[in-house]
Amino acid sequence: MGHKYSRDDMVAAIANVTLRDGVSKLTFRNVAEELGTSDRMVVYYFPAKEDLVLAAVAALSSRMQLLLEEAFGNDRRSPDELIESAWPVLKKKNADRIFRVFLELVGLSVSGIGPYDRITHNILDEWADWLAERVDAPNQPERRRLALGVIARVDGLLLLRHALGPDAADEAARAIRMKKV
Amino acid sequence: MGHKYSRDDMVAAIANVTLRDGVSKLTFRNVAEELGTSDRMVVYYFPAKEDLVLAAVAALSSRMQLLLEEAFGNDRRSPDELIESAWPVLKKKNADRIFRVFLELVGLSVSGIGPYDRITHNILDEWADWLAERVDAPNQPERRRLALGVIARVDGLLLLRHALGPDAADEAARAIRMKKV
DNA sequence: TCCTAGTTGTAGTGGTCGCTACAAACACAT
DNA sequence: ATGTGTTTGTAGCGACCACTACAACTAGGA
Repeated sequence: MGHKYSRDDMVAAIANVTLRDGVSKLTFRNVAEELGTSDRMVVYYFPAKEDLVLAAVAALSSRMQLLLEEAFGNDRRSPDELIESAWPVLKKKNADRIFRVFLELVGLSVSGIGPYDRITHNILDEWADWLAERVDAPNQPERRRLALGVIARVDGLLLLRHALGPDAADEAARAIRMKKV
Repeated sequence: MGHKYSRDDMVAAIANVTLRDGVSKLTFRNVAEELGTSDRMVVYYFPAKEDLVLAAVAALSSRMQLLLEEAFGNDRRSPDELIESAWPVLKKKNADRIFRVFLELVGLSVSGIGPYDRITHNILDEWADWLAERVDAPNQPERRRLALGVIARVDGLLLLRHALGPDAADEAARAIRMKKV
């Protein structure tokens, strides 16, 4: 047997804490508690708070992409189709909790504390790239533009969902796509 | 001369601190410093942290409504027209900073700390009511639905603006309304 | 056997936060 | 003069945070 704790174990613990309790509870102490050890062990592998956040973001972001890849097919789609197929997935608890973390990150980002602004910028940039590969448009700038439009609408809906409740978000979704639910 | 500090003085200081430094810096100590006194004086008028936040939210929210009332005329408009006329205003520094505060509130709200979730819910609910009075639709439920759609799109755009930058937000705005800028 | 990476113990630094305690001064109205 | 509401001084509580210091013990590889 090699080491008692692998980096993957720790990343799992970090993701658990973040999903369960939110970014504001993502602390060395709490991760250590989740692992059943002391915070020094966590600091040993993740020397700065930023490393914790990066690990959480990477883990949760890729989970979210897995969920969405199931919903989207393999062929490129129009922005409206993307929203239409993404929305039911995003309403599920898994995805909802992940987005909650993202909303928290945005809040920390705009409050200008530490490294959160860069982290948030990067993750959103990555999502734009990722989504641009799935949107149907003749050229790359147009694909990115449409991807940004999709992100804006979806994020707006999810913000509404978290702040005003699921029903209000569904109403807004109907208003945006002007079709029956 | 009556009192050295009026409640309005304090609300002004609260709004200043919040706009300049963000909700995360809205503390008894910082408001007291802004006023040139000690935190006990602030606590005297605002016994709980929640009172500070409520004062800030009310002040900034009404400022935002003033800005938007200028942009909207007196007659009801379609959702697209509302977004079209609101967007240039929301890009100005005044409005942008106010919305930054709102994004911070959403972040605190979803992290489940204290009274922020209720506060955020209420302010968004008020905005939905306020906007429903300005949207053109035959009946009230439809007005509210369309208002929610406007809020979702605008908030999504502003989230993008804060997290990814003004250019990305403008691209997204173009993608959403599909007209030339 | 020695070396090294990993692990644990114990403890602490300096900081922020919301909020409290208690007493003394001050202005003003009754 | 007595009371009432406001202001200030000084001080602290207990909780949490990121991060550090230093020593010791352990297991596996060379």
